[in-house]
Amino acid sequence: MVAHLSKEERSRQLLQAALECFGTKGYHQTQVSDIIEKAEVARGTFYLYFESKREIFKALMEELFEKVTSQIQSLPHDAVEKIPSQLLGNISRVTGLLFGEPLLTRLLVNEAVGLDEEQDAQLRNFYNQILDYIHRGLKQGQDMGFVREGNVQVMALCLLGSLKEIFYQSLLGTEKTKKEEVVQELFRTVAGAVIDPPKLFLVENFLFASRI
Amino acid sequence: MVAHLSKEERSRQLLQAALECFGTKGYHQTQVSDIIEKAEVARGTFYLYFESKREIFKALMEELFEKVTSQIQSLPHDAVEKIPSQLLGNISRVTGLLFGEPLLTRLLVNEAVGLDEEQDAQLRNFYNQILDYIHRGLKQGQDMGFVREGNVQVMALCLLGSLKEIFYQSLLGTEKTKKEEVVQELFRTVAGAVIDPPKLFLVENFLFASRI
Amino acid sequence: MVAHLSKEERSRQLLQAALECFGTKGYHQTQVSDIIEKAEVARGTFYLYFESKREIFKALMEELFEKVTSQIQSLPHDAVEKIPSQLLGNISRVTGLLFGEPLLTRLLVNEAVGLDEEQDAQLRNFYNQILDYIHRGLKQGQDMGFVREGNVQVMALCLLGSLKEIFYQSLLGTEKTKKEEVVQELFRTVAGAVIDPPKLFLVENFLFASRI
Amino acid sequence: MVAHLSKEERSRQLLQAALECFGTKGYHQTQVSDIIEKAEVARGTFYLYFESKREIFKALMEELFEKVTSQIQSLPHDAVEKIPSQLLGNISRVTGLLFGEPLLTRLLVNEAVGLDEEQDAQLRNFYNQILDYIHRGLKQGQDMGFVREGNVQVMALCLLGSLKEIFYQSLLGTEKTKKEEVVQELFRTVAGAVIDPPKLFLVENFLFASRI
DNA sequence: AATGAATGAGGGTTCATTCAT
DNA sequence: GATGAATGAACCCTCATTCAT
Repeated sequence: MVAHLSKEERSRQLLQAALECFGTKGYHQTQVSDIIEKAEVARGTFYLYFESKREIFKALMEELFEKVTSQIQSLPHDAVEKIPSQLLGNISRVTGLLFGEPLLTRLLVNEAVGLDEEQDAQLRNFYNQILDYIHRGLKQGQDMGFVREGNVQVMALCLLGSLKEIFYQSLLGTEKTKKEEVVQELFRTVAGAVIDPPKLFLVENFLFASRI
Repeated sequence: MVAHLSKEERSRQLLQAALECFGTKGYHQTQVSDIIEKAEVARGTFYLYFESKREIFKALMEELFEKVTSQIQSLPHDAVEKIPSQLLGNISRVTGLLFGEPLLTRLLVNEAVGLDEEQDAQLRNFYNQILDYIHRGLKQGQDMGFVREGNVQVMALCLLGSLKEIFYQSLLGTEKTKKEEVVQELFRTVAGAVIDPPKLFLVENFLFASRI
Repeated sequence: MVAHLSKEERSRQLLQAALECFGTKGYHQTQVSDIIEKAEVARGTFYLYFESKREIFKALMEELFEKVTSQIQSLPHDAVEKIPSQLLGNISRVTGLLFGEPLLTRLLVNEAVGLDEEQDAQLRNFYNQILDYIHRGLKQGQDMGFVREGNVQVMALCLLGSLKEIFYQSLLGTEKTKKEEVVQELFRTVAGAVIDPPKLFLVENFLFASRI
Repeated sequence: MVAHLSKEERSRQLLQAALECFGTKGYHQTQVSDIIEKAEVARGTFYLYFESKREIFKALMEELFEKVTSQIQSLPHDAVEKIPSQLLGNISRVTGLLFGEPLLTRLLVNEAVGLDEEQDAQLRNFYNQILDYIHRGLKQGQDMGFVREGNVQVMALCLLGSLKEIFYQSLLGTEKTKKEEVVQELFRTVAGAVIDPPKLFLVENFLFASRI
């Protein structure tokens, strides 16, 4: 028997336990028994806070989505010169978040996929928001003349895909490269992919200046 | 009851049915019952050909891996000028394959992930082969002086990620863009990301020349 | 939270809530949660007043048994001529009670049955009391010569069964007939069933006289 | 492990086991485990034949309804003189059936009631069919002039109620009276309740003649 | 007297796999 | 080769009851 906790605390405790289980063993390999054992709560208590195993996973995902999107600041509408730093900031923050939470990252790239219709839709929606953000950034860049011509949607997909793959591999442990290096190289690659070649030196200048 | 078939044919029939089920409903949502119903085969027959549900999925994945890797030709070791066409050819063939087999693609990006340890290892291995291929191509390009400097591993990840994302989105049906356009844009983005800027005009020339 | 009530009042409140739940949804479909919600009382409070869900149901049933049996006055031992009015009075009062309390009636005919050994015994006991009352009445009538000959037990069962069915159907809402008509017809049917034919005219006279 | 049976036999076996469990312990006290233990089958086998515990109960009830209604022959439209024997035949057959199957009878009167909405509706429907049969019989009798005047519906309810009560008590074991006696007395009571008094002697004659 | 978070035994259902025919 | 009835471990969820506050 466990001391009575506030609804908030107990919920957190369960979410934390669930995160550890899902993140370590995966959704299907995790049983409700695992979660309640880790949280040291009785079976019934679990269902007092979450309707089902599926539901606690969903809650976890929503929390993650919220965390990620809250790290992203919209690009400035006017000052071209601020865009690179803003972009770098966004990429850096998201990278920092995901590198710092490998379990959540594993959920995102490994477990949230192919679970069921609802989860797939939720995930799609999440990525679409990010795609949209990138898409708008690129469009703006084109208008401002420093993003090269071309199919913005494909560019956006490439950028998102690059990011996802970096995170995926990072959590596989294959890549031990530290965050700073990854962000720098990612930024350069991404810049090369979309920046109008004559303007690329601006990016290089910027990176040089922002180097710590 | 079905007419007696050769081992080979019956196996094909089951694989086909399994592909349709897994590709449509996903691994976990698919029951052995679904597969045998679609294949019009008795329950016991299934286990005559495959040891388990997991095993037929594995067989399917191996087939897919084989198909994809067989489309990739290694880059020429000498002639720099042949590399872009070779690369474009590889990307184009793989894209063609995956665009033509949405079910297999869905398996690859949606179902093969987070299944279990073994599957994750298999998938990791597959992607590592491709990463390796890209990695070597880039390294070669650097030596030959037309790939820009930088962390080749990160570049490779970005390229792979871009490809994966394109396929992922294409199967979501979000992107209706036809294969040719996708390949072209992908190639340009990828080129921009990794080619030494002064050499980029070569790529443009090449794309112009290869346009049908 | 509810203002502090006296033990008596709180108990009543819970019984009332329970009656509404059991009477509407049935015993098994009713959860303790339903009762405490309706009573606007905390979970623990419920168990302060009743030992269990089963116990509050039992209390309700005992109350009902008490109500019903209190409506029944024993037949006069001497004056034959008073018996019909007494009988009609009893039937009329019980009918009035049950028609006026559809929820209790539903409990009696629909939920009290097949619950468990104890409940079945309690119910059997209740009906046996009534059967006994009828049995004695008939016996007396035979002695007095105006109930026909025959197996008094079977007659008694028929009378009880007729009553029960009338109440059962009345609460199903199938029968909209108003109480007075039902009582009259019931009385006549019952009379025909058991009265010595030559004496039947007495009943008719009586009914005619008692008509309002 | 059990020998392979035909679908029909296995289904029968399960129904029989279920009948014994439900009839003895009641619906709620019976677990699926009880049924499969009695039938000596594995858990999964049960669900091969019946979708759920609820469903096998329903099947049992439907079988009972079928059995009962198949015992009832409709009354002759013309020959008045045949009606009593027909009626007595029907009552006798149904009584024989239910006296011979105490478990089914227990299901009918004790368990089928208050289970859930669907079951209640099914039961109501069954009784309505019987009520209808009685109602039509009485109406016909009135037209033919040997059923007394009065509210036919109430009469029908009384008849049905009488029957139900007889069966209910008979299965309680309170009444050890043998079938023949019960039927005779029931018939006489019922006759007295509804037959036009001057015609009653016909019934007595009939009963006398049919006495074995 | 009242609260409501915590408990955990209990029970129904699923579905991959086996095996007698 | 093929069949499909039978298996049973696995697992999720419910809900009456308890108890610390």
